[in-house]
Amino acid sequence: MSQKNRTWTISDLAREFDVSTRTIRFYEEKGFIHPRRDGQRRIYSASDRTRIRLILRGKRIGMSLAECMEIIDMYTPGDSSDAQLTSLLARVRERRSALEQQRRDLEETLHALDEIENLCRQAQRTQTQRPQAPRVNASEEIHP
Amino acid sequence: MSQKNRTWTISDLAREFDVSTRTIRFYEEKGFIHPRRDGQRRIYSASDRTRIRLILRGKRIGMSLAECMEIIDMYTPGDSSDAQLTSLLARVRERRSALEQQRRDLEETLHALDEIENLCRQAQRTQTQRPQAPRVNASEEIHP
DNA sequence: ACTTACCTTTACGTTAACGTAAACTTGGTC
DNA sequence: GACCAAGTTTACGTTAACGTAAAGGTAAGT
Repeated sequence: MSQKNRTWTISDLAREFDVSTRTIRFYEEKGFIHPRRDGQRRIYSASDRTRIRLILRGKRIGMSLAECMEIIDMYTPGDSSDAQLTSLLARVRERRSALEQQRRDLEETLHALDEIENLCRQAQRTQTQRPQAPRVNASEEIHP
Repeated sequence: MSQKNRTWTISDLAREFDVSTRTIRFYEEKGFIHPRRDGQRRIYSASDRTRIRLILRGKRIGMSLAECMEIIDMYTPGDSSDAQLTSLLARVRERRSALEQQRRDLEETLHALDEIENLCRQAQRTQTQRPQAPRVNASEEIHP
């Protein structure tokens, strides 16, 4: 369970996640985390740390901070009414289908990289050996 | 092959891709596309259209316009020297590993949504039926 | 000739997500 | 007690990616 009661300083977390301390303070300023204080120094709990991790994961897949927080807040449907739960489930489904679209786009982009790599290797052969090697066909012409 | 010589107006493409005409002009302003003119009206070719499609696909997976263009430009290594081709291949590999990290983050986020959906359904049961249902365990506590 | 529907250029405005600088406090150490 | 590293607050600056308004051109339909 990785020490439930461990705490971190701001530069501990900044180093761990490779972000600036400004970034971490900014997330607090926006109300995304709520570290307690020792005097005026900030003390971060495991919960704060997890939230930062989730935010940064969201950012890596291109979500805005607001979208990250929307998902993180979904984790605590504790005192929701039935109507609220139903609309929450709807939002979950929306997000899921957006993410699935993103997965398709991601796979396509990875295939594009494959194609580019082939174009490169072919160009290398065309240069070192004799001209006119067989042409690899790029999915569509995009040459300006 | 979808009519190699077909052309489109700016609002054709704006409708098709669900963006504003301003957005399309902005991409031209930045040098990402180069529609020709009929008088002063812009005429878009299949190549322009493909580039817009690739840009928007890139944006959906969270890439900046600069990153989108980096990949699109990789598609035309026509007159590259051997050194350029080698560095291009290096950049391809960098991008690929970034995209693979993104794929992992995306899968994790999708699993998070599964978890949230379970929390919701459990909360719904707890409300309509008798109290104390078995607890689903969220991966880590993030409750403020 | 007038309206309607598109198109154009120019230019200033906006938002998110921090960066950066200034000026100050605090706990330890030489 | 001077100094240093690490922390703090406050506030202004920056960049990307368009939005939005102003002012106008053009071709087709009535």
